[in-house]
Amino acid sequence: MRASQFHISTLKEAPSDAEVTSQKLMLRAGMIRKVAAGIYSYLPMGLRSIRKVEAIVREEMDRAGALEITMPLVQPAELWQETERWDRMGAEMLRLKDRHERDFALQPTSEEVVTDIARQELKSYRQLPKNFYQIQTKFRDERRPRFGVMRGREFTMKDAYSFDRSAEHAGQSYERMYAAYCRIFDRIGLAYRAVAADTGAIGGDRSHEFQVIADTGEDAIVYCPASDYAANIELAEALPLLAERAAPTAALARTPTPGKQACADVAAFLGVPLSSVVKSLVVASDAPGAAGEAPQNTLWLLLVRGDHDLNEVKTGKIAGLEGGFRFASETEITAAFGCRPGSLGPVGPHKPVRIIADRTVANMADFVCGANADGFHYTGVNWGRDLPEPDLVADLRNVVEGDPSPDGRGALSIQRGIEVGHVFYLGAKYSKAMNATFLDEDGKPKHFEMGCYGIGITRIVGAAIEQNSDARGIIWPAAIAPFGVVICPVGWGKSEAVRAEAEKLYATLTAAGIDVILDDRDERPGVMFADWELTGIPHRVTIGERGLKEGAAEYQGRRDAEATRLPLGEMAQHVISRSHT
RNA sequence: CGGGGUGUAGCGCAGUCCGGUAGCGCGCUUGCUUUGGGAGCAAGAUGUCGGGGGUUCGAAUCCCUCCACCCCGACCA
Repeated sequence: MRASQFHISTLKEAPSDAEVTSQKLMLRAGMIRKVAAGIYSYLPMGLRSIRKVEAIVREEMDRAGALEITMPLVQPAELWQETERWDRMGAEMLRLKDRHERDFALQPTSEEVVTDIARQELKSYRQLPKNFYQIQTKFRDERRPRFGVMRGREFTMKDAYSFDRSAEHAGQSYERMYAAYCRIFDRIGLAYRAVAADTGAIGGDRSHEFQVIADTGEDAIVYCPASDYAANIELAEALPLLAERAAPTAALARTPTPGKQACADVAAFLGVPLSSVVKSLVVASDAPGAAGEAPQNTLWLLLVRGDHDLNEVKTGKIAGLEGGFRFASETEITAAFGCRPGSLGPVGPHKPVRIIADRTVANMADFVCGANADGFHYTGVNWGRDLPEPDLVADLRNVVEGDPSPDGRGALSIQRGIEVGHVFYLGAKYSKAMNATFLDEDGKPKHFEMGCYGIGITRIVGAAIEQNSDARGIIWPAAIAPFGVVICPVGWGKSEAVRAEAEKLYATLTAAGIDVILDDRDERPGVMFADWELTGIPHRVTIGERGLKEGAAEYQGRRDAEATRLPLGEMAQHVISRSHT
């Protein structure tokens, strides 16, 4: 490609509404342009990276035996009504009507359509297993799109769906996809982790997220450097930090803590470690009342240690809260406990509530908690002596750095991650809802065992930038750079020798299959260097009269601090060998 | 959806309080000079001042209303 024939539109300044690094750099490098909130056009420079990601994904999906199909972007309501997701999906699914007033949705995902295909096409166990995938536009009407392509409303996703005759076979399909995903992210060249993920309403233990490591990631991922344990913090099990409960040594005392509400403030005021304070949180579960009756609101008091945070996913799995819970309103709290949220505790006077203690809290002794009176806390609190044992002991908290690994092998570390892939065992949830069956060997109809597997194509491009950039711009992993090599001739317009050598190198590299762009715009060197550093091209060759006099040119990798001078005759081979590493 | 904010040239912004000929930097066009890290000089082009309505002799500026976008929060395969 010649720069004069391409479309290069770099910006010195990013639009003021761009927030995160990848968004600013993609806009500045002329990869994307915003059309509406969370909706972007991809310019040639951006599309080149997208296409490279797609090509790797497609190759590895094909290698893993998956078959590419395309499903419609606009999908009829009827299919979504079969699984009841037409009602459950809420506003995230963009709905529209055709000219006959029929309901449609823009696909946020495609389980319904693919299951419909399976029930029509797959009649016999002899046709199984099958894995259908597509690389398609998705639309999810996020309440708050942000971070450019990282959380857009319209985005490109590879979604695959496997159909198997049994749970055991489905497990094999799952493993095949897991392995394919590892190959994909290895090839793309990003630092990533596969982590165990929450399985939500479907349950089971087969769900993994592929997380690209980046400090700006929205997810917290937990891993154990001493073992292969890795999980999303939503799921990561927190073991009790106290093996057993110590005997009480302090007397219960009602202590004034004027104006102190947050645990850290109370601990500082009392001169005790934050880890001796118990944090009390009130949540409510709303069960629909009997016909004509008001809903039954049940309050729950959740206890975690002062230096720990509540894990809402774990909380949602507690019997009685699986149907959903919410944080209680201040009005509800005051009515039940007689004080404001900053002074709550399980000891002082309160209406009956279910008390659930985190595993660590359950083994604490001589602890501090609110006294259910504004401005007072209890100190020297002990289970069994000052209050009954909790109604339930459960894992309620997020793990923190240094916690023991659930597999008993070392201490946990935490990193931020960007979710770019997800493999998920679905079981027969959709095949049952849509009555999708095949005839098994015994001649009886059975529901397909399914799995679904997503990769956020556009998000990978953003995540690559979040993980790899510097003050000058993007630093692409070679596999997904818009171009592999750029040739910058200094004095293109006036030096025949420079032109000739640049053309020669361009021809040699092109013939070697290198994705090279020749900057024949006759720009000043500063402009060229700034543009290509911003654009993040991995390898740059500079050819100018100055070097040519001595038969030399310069090579500079995008991460190199300085250029390296090389004899002209060696340059092509140097670039080719670098391009293949 | 709740709270806050911003809409002025392709991009970044000033002007709005206090109504009176629409500005600056970058980018773009043309010419000359320059040529190894975002060149200099000169001459240009580009605006429904987010839309609609109102007040006024006169509105980017004041009032009403709608819209878009951004931030914070809650939500989430």
